[in-house]
Amino acid sequence: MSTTMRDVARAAGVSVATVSHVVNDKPGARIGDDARRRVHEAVEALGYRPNALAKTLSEGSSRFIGLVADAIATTPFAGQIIHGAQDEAWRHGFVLLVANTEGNDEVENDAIAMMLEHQVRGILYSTWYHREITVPSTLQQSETVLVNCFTADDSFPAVVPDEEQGGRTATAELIAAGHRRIAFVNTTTPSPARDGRRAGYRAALVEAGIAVDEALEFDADPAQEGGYDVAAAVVDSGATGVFCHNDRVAMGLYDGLRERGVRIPEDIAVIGFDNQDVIAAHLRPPLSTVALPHYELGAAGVRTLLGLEAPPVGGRRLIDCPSVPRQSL
Amino acid sequence: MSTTMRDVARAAGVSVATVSHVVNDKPGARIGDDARRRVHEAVEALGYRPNALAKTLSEGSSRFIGLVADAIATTPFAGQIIHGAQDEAWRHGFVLLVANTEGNDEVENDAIAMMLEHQVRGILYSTWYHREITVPSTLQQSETVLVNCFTADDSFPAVVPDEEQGGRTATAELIAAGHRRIAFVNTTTPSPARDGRRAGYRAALVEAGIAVDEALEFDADPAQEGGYDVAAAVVDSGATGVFCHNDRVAMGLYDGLRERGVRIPEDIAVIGFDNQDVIAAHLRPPLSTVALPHYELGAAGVRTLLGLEAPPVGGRRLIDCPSVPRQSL
DNA sequence: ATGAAAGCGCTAACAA
DNA sequence: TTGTTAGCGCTTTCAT
Repeated sequence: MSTTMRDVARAAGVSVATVSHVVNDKPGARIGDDARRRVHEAVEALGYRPNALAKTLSEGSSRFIGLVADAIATTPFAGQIIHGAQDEAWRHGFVLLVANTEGNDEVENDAIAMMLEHQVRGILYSTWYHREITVPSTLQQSETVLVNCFTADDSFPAVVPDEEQGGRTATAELIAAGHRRIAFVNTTTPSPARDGRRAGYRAALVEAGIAVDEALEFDADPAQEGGYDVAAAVVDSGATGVFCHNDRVAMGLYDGLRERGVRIPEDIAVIGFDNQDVIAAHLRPPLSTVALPHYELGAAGVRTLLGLEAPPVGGRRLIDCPSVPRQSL
Repeated sequence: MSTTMRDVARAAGVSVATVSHVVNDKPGARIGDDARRRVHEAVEALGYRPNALAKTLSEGSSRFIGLVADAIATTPFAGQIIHGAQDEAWRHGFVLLVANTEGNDEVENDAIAMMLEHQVRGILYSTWYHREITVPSTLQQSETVLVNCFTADDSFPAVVPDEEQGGRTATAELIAAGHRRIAFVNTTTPSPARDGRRAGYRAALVEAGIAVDEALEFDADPAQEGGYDVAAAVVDSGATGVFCHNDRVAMGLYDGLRERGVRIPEDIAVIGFDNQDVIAAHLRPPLSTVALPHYELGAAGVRTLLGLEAPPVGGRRLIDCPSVPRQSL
C-alpha cells in the first residue's frame, strides 16, 4: 500500500518515534540535526503522507466536525453556511463532514449516527431558514450547536441572524433616503423573520419620530407572486418607500410597479432582505437589500462548538444583518 | 471515554472477536444464539457505537470519498452536485468529505492533501460551471473523477452535461410549439456551453427542415443585463421564439420585451437553460427551460469513482439535460 | 538524542 | 461455537 512511518524510519535509519517527532515538529523533542535531515529526506524521497485516521485513533481525539443541513440543494443559502463553517474549521485544523438530509428524519438520524461513529468533535445542526426546531434525540449524545435555528427552551447553544436589527437597518436606510411614509410588505408565514423584521421596522420608525401606521403593513406570500399581488395596495397606500420581507417579494413588486408605470426609485424606493445574489444584484435597478449573514453563521457556529467563543448566554447568539446598498433607493 | 468493543465483550461475557462478528453480522460466523443475544443486550445497555476510524484502520480501506468544489457558496449549482454525490455515496456506505476552494490554488492543494491523509477512496473534482481544466498535480496520486469539467486530453474520467442535447431539446420545444423563426441568444463567453448549445440549436433546426439563419443568433453577456440589452435586436429580427443561453439572460430579456409591449408567450415564446429555480419558476410567466443535471452529475461521478459504472470510453460521460416546461411558450 | 514498546479500537486469521 | 492474538499506522512514555 502507501508508504508508512515505518518505511520512512527504515529509509532514514532511525526509529518510528524519531520520525513521528520530526514530522510533527514536536516542541520538547531533542532530535539531532543529522537525524532530522535524514528523516526529511526520506519523507521527500518516499512521498510519505501521514495517515490522519491512525493519528486520530492514537491521539484519541478526532479533527472532524459534523454539519447536518436540511437543504443543501434547494437554496443558495446552505452553501454559504457550509462555506463559512468550513473556512473556520480549517483555520483550526478541523475537517467538515457534511450531510444533507432534505428534511428526512430517517436520513437525519443515519447522518448523525455516521458522524458519531466517525468520532466527530461535535455537530453543527443547521436549517436553511431561521426557525424553531426540536433537536433529534440522537444529538443529545454529542456536543451540538444550532445554526440558523433554535429550540423553544434555548437548551442548546444557537447562532441565529438578528432579524430585528436587520429590519431596523432596512427601514433606517429608507428613512435616511428621506422617506417618511414607508410601507412594509411582510411575509404571511409565522416565523422569527416575520416577527423580528416587523419589530425592527417599527423600532426604526419610532426612533425617527415617525408614527407607526398599521395601514402601511401588508402581508404577502414570501415569493415573487406575493410581491406582484401586493403592488396595487402599496401604490394605493401612498408610500414613497417599501421595505420587502425578502428579495423575491421585491422582485415581484418590481413587476407590479412597472405595470403601473411606477418608477423605482423615482416614484417609490424599494429595499429587500436576504441579498440573494442571482436576484438582487441583477434587477433593474439593482436592489438595495440587507444580507442574511449565512457565512458568518457557519463560522460562528464552529467557533462556539470549539469553545473559542463563549457560548451565547441567553442561549442564542445574534449575528448582524448588514446593509447592502444598491440603486433601488 | 466512550464505550468500546472490549466493554461490550466484558459485559456480555464473550470475546471481542465474537462481538465484532455479531455487530457486523458477518456472514460466515457461527455464533450461538445465546451469545448473540447477550451481545445485543450489552450493546443496547452500554449504548455502544463502533469507532469507524478504528475499523477503517484495521480494514485498510476507508469509506471516504472526497469532493472538492470550486464554488459552494457562490451558486446554487454546487449544492446540487454535493447532494447528488452524497446520496449516491451513502447508498454505497461511503461518506463525503467536502472541501470548498473558491478557486484558490493553495486552498485546493491543502484540501487535496487533507483528503489523501484521510485515506479517501478517491476524489471528485468539480467545478460550478462546465469547463476545461488542468488538474492539480496532487490529484495524480489519487483515483480521480472530474465532475462538470474535463481535461484537454481527456486523460481523466469525466462526467459532464450534454450541452448539445440540451440545446437541441430547447430548440425542439420551440419548434413543437409551432415556431419556425427561432432566435438564439448565446453567451459571449467561450465555453463548452456556448459551443454545445449552439450546435444543438442548429441541429434541431436542420432536423425540422428549418434553414439556419445566422442573423437569428445573438451574443449577450450571460446575465440579466445581457438579456435586457439584446431585447431590441430580438424583436427586430422578427423571431417568434427565443432560446436563451441561460435563465438569467431570459430574465433580462423578459424585462426588455415587456418594456416594448411584447407579450410572452403570445408575441414571443421564450425558453431558457439551467432551470435556476429562484428565477425560472417565478418569472411572469414562469419560464420554460432545460435543466442542468447537477444532481445526476454528482451521483454519476460517485458511481464511476467506485467503479460501479464503466468509466466513459471517450473520456467523458454525457448526462442528459431534461426539458422543464412551464408557461413561457 | 534516540529507541523500544505499549496501546488507541477494531478485524481477521488461526487455535481451541 | 468461541477465544487468542497479531496487526493496521501512529503517539507517547520511559529507558537508554
